[in-house]
Amino acid sequence: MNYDEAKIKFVSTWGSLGTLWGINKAMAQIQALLFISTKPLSMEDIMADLKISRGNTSMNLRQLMDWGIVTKEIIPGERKEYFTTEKDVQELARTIAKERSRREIQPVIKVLKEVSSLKDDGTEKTKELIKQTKALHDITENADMMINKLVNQQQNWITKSLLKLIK
Amino acid sequence: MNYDEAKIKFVSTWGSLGTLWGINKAMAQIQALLFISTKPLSMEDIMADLKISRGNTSMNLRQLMDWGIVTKEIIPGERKEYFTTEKDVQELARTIAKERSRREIQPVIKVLKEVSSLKDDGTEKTKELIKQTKALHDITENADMMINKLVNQQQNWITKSLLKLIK
DNA sequence: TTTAACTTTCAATAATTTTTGAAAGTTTAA
DNA sequence: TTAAACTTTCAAAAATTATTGAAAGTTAAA
Repeated sequence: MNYDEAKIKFVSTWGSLGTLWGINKAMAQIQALLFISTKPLSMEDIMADLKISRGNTSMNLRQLMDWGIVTKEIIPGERKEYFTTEKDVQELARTIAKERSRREIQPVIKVLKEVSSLKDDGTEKTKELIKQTKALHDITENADMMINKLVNQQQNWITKSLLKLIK
Repeated sequence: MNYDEAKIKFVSTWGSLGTLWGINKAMAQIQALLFISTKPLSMEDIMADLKISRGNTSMNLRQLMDWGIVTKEIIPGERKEYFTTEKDVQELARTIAKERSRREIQPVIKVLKEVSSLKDDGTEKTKELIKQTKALHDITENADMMINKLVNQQQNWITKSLLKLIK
């Protein structure tokens, strides 16, 4: 496997993983490309490399910026805009976890809380709905908290000690 | 909010969350429906409740069974097949985590390992590709292990002590 | 057996999501 | 200013994914 093959394999695999987890392929691939690039890339660079249109590139770069994992880089003397992604994998994970929590998990937790606060009318089906959504609420909130906490630590020491603890 | 409103809210919210995370809406909704049902449901029941076709119901039930979170229930004297989902939220989380890991994360870890084993030809871009995919490999493998470990414990004591530890 | 009750399959259709590309918008150098 | 270089927007098209429904398949009671 040479460099180009490896690069293509990585970028396309990352794109497929994205798709599987509800993230648009182009968005995942652009991020992957920036992640292994040694220098900031322009829109032209990205379009050429991934063979996608200008519009697609522009829209997905914007989304990545909204997520806080890509930033515009101004290169002095250059007219074009250049882009970079967070290079520290730990920080990247932190940001993604935080954003998915805020956008997707928190609203669900809110609904689960509402539903599980339904007044108990004494029927079995109501009792079951309350019980099960409460259980879901608790585990979701718990998992969300834990992921955010974990991802906020410096893995170095914490990972090792945690892994030891729960092994 | 009465029972029916609460039920609809829960089932449709769960469906939307599924979609956001790459799970087909009908599949998520069927699981949600079974999760709050006080008794096993037949295909007819599910079709009527979610207003979806027989084919759709059949295919998604099969997928849920493949995932190991729904099981066929044979009711003596009844010709129809009935279905139930795992009711214990802890066990449910364990199964889902295990399956997503096996189907989606492990293959990606394998590719990351391959790509990061690319022979260093001394160029900067190759060094960067190796470095970054190695970092991604390590964090992905680590996160995958941790989630599986965590989800395999009895939350009771472990959650509390872990939360205390990392707070 | 036969037949009725039920489930699965799958080609066709519908719905949704992604992508394109060209026009409109913006910025900066001259 | 003007105009060239560049970016954004968005309606239309393409691609993908989900859903339907009827025919084929299966099972079990009579």
